[in-house]
Amino acid sequence: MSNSGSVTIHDVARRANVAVSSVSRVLSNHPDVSIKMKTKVEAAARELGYSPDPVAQSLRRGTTNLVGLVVRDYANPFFAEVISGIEEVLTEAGYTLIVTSSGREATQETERITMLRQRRVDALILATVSDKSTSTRKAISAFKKPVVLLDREFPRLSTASILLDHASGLQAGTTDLLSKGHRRIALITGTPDIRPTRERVRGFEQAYRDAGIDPAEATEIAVVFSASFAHEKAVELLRLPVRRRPTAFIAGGVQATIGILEAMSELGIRAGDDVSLIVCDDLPWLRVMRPQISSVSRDAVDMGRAAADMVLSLLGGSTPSSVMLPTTYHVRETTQFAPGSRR
Amino acid sequence: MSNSGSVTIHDVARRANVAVSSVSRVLSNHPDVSIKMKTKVEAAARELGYSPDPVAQSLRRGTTNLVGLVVRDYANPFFAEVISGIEEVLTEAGYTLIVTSSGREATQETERITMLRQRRVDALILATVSDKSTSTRKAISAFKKPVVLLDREFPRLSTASILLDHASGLQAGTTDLLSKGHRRIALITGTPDIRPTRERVRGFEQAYRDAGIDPAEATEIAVVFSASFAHEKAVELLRLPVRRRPTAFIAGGVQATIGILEAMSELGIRAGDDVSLIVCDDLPWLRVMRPQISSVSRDAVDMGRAAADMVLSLLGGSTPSSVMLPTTYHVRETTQFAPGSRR
DNA sequence: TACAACAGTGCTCGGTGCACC
DNA sequence: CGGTGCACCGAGCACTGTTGT
Repeated sequence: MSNSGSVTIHDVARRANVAVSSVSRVLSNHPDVSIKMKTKVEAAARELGYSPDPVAQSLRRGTTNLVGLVVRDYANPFFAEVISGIEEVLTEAGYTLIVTSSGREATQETERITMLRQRRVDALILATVSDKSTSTRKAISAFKKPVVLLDREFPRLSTASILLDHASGLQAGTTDLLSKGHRRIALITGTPDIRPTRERVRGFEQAYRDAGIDPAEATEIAVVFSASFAHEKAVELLRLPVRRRPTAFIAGGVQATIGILEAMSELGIRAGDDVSLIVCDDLPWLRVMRPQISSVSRDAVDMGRAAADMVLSLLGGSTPSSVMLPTTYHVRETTQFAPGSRR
Repeated sequence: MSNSGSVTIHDVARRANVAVSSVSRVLSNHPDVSIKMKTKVEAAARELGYSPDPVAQSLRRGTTNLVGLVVRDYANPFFAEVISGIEEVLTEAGYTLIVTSSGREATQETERITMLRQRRVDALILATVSDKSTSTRKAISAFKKPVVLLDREFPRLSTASILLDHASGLQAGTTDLLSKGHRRIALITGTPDIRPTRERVRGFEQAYRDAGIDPAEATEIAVVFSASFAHEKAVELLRLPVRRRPTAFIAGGVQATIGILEAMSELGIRAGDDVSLIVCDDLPWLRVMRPQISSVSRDAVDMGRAAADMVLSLLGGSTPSSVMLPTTYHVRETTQFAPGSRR
């Protein structure tokens, strides 16, 4: 006895006084079934509350209708929204989502991917710890079914990916700062091991080049790759003598945002008045901040939907491709003219 | 290069020149196996890279090693932390987590629970839309396996639950406000259809009684059950004539917190100076706020762990029980003496 | 005879555990 | 005691046999 009170296809057949194979044919929409048979079987199934056992179906068909997701950790509220987008689309299509986190460790990440492969999930959606890890690369290529990457790129791997155009957004923001006279702009961001960081830096530097300024010369502080130490780093930078201190900050991520804001309030520095600020991601709680903070935003739920759509299309037989989603620069109150700059 | 996923127990048996059932016994640590057999089979399994198929195991055993979670929505960062706690414990125990959201609709919620039952998940963890819904109640009782509720109570249903002691925390906070001379305290919170709200109100009112004050008489504004309209409500209250305006606010939930803070900054009212404020949940971004906001906090990750532990213990045969987790009132800078009150 | 519509059989998926040697 | 054969779990599917028109 496996499931107490679970009704099988045999029970339905007995109830309807037909053969098991007939029930199977009705339920799988086989062409050679009379209307009479169809209604009879469907009635019996309904009366008994029958639903096919997904486990048995999986064993037979080799598919599970499960999709696995591996994120770095759930701390980032961004992923909560991505998950909600993914889950929305998958549920509607009859798929179910399994979530797992890697705890930002490549070894755990490969374990999780392997686990999901053994569980025979039909597809994988990944926001990997790094897109340079060889162990992750191996784990991905060992997974023979569809894989969709969230803002990651593993060259020469046949995966699809949902990419965000961080570069444009950051370029727009940086250009705005430069046009307002800022020259010492500190970009505090996470690890360059993942694409979002690299793209942000690229957009940042592109803005300098477009303005005819060499980023290496014009800024004393360019890029700081540190998320967990964003706070310490921001304090350090804000304590520099005024003539060397950055006149503007750009936070590339949630941790950087919190770190910078914390440093500013500790040192009694108001964003916008004393130092300009642009953050990435329009988080709900930013609305309560005054002055209102300029941001480069993206639609996380939409990204999740796009990833799930991609999964479904790959399962439908499409070949892997990339989708690029936009980011938008919102000018608010924290991008002001640099001190001493003519307005 | 042979597909390591498609290696079956038969392949191992053939490789080791033994019967399939012998392989099964070795791998499931049956006592009656010779050392010779054990080493031979294990060697063959290792050489072929064999790992048992969970789908086939599920069909035979009637268990899936899957645990389902249904939350109201992922928007609440609180749940992200809960999930991380659940996932951490379950993964270590060899279980896998399926997440689903009800979108705050009871009909969808029952659909999700039914879906998870059909998927043959071994246990359910639920943060239901309401704990008064009869359709949800039915869906839960139709699920014959372990169910753990997250801060919900369905009387006369044999479910376990992880409860938070919101009442004590809120009572402590309210008592602090009362002792500082506040009499018009506005508690803005979510729907009373779920336990957290009811417990918060209970703690709130208990503090009044303990102080010998009738809450109905002493406060013009007692409880506002509105989360999505927290902002509008806060604006409305803050615009009242000073003699009728609340001198303190308590936000019972994330949405209420954001709504109140937004209203305050719009109207140029500083928390702490003009109006005292206590919020629920110590969210990471509250750290960046100045003045620092007093809060009633709880450990979300710990709650997740407790829920997962409970699931494991129920699967181990324990009878359902309730676990109560504490909340703590943190006095910070936004609980000041009421205006006109002697200090 | 031809054919549609079904019944019935038997093997498959991969693994488990009992009866039996 | 150590090891093997075999009947399951629930559904899918191909194939043969049977019925009625």
